[in-house]
Amino acid sequence: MAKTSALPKFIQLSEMLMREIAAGHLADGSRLPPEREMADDLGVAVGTLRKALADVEAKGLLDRIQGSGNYVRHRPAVDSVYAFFRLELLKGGGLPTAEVLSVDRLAKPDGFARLGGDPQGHRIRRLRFLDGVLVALEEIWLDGAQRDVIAVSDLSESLYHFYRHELGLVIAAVEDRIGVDALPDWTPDTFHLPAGHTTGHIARVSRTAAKQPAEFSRTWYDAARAAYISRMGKG
Amino acid sequence: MAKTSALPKFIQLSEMLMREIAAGHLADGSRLPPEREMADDLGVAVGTLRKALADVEAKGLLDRIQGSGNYVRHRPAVDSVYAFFRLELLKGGGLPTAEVLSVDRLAKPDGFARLGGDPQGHRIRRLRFLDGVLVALEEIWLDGAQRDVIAVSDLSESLYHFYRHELGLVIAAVEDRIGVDALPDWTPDTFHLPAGHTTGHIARVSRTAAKQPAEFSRTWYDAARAAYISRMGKG
DNA sequence: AGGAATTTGTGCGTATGTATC
DNA sequence: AGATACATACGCACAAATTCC
Repeated sequence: MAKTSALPKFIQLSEMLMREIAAGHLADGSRLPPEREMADDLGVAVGTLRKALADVEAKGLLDRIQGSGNYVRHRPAVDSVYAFFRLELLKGGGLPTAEVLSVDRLAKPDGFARLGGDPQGHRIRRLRFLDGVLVALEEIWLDGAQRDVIAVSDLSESLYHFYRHELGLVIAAVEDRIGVDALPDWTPDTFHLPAGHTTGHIARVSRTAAKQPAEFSRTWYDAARAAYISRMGKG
Repeated sequence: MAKTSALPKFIQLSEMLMREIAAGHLADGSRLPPEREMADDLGVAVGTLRKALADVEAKGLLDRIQGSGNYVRHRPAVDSVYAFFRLELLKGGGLPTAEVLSVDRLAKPDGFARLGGDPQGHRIRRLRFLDGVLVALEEIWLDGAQRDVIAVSDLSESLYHFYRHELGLVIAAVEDRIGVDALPDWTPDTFHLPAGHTTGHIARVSRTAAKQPAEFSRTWYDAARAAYISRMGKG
């Protein structure tokens, strides 16, 4: 079987952890389980988990205290913006911010069928900044069946919080399509860039958010762990 | 024998490597030996060395390229200021800068005898900044026999370059004395702080630079390795 | 107060994957 | 295509800091 080379485990882990934190599943200041226990549950080595935790700490979303534990640290200014951070991870640092340009209910493009049953979807277009520098045009599709109307003002907070509190959904994974032909109609012209911005050196990123009902009856990371393991094929 | 708890090995290693780079022993773009070989020579595990190398890369002084090698990257703006960086390491990030306040030839204080044969020494006093914020008062003593007169203008460049090119010396290690009573005469008054600066929350750091003749006939890191191993007690 | 238990930090060695030459 | 070299991952042992009894 063809073995598609995925991202390193420790990055997948850190992304998952940051998603969980950004989504608000962990109260500010709450403590994570011991590293060995977590590593055991997730089916990875302690060292791998530790590398992921170090990443999360570097992003300022976690306090690691020797002899005590790993404590979640909510940072509103960042938290509201860390919805999609893979791009940020690739750049290695910088303060990410986002600006919602438009939200439209449209017929889904071809190839987006598996997203949901509804032939229509909500198309969210955002500008992504790192340290104030425009680095990406972002397009996200939500299944149309979730809601009839979404306004830009609905998305003033974190996209994750919107998913969580308004739609009752939790993001379990993110699928990237990066490239010029990710979406044929996606040009700077149709994107209506604010004056002063050009698209030189800017990647065009199309994202499809796979989703999953929010059912958390056990420990906070059980659902995330299940999704992770099913994706990884059991460590 | 009393076992003084030293800094972690990987930090000692990264400091040594950064000293070597800052001292100009490696040409810009030159490649380090393979990691296994270096780790073997230094008597440490590959993982430990890799952690140190990652630190140096994070400081921007090294490019690590998979399948190719570790390449030295001179960054003048930083390089001229990384002479003493332990304080910077403790703060974890930030752009360090320094400002030389004074250079005086004085009789050495008690306890500095082992520094050299001369009863007199050059006292260098600097202000250390991180991201423009004053974080330390620094005092460095050089043996008086090395030179008769040192002017502030001589130190406009990196202290390491001064040691290397003007005195023919190489810094092999740094001894720290941190505390209020490190030097009895060291008060904000006698230090002549520029207006607007106070000493609140500022550590007073006294440093004595142990030195070693510059003889490099073998590979670039042989001397540094010897000093490191003799200090560590053979890995 | 103090010692044991808990939990993270450091260090080592090894095997395997992946990019470069 | 083979060799070289860095990246990832695993597991273990011990140290250091904290917490708890």
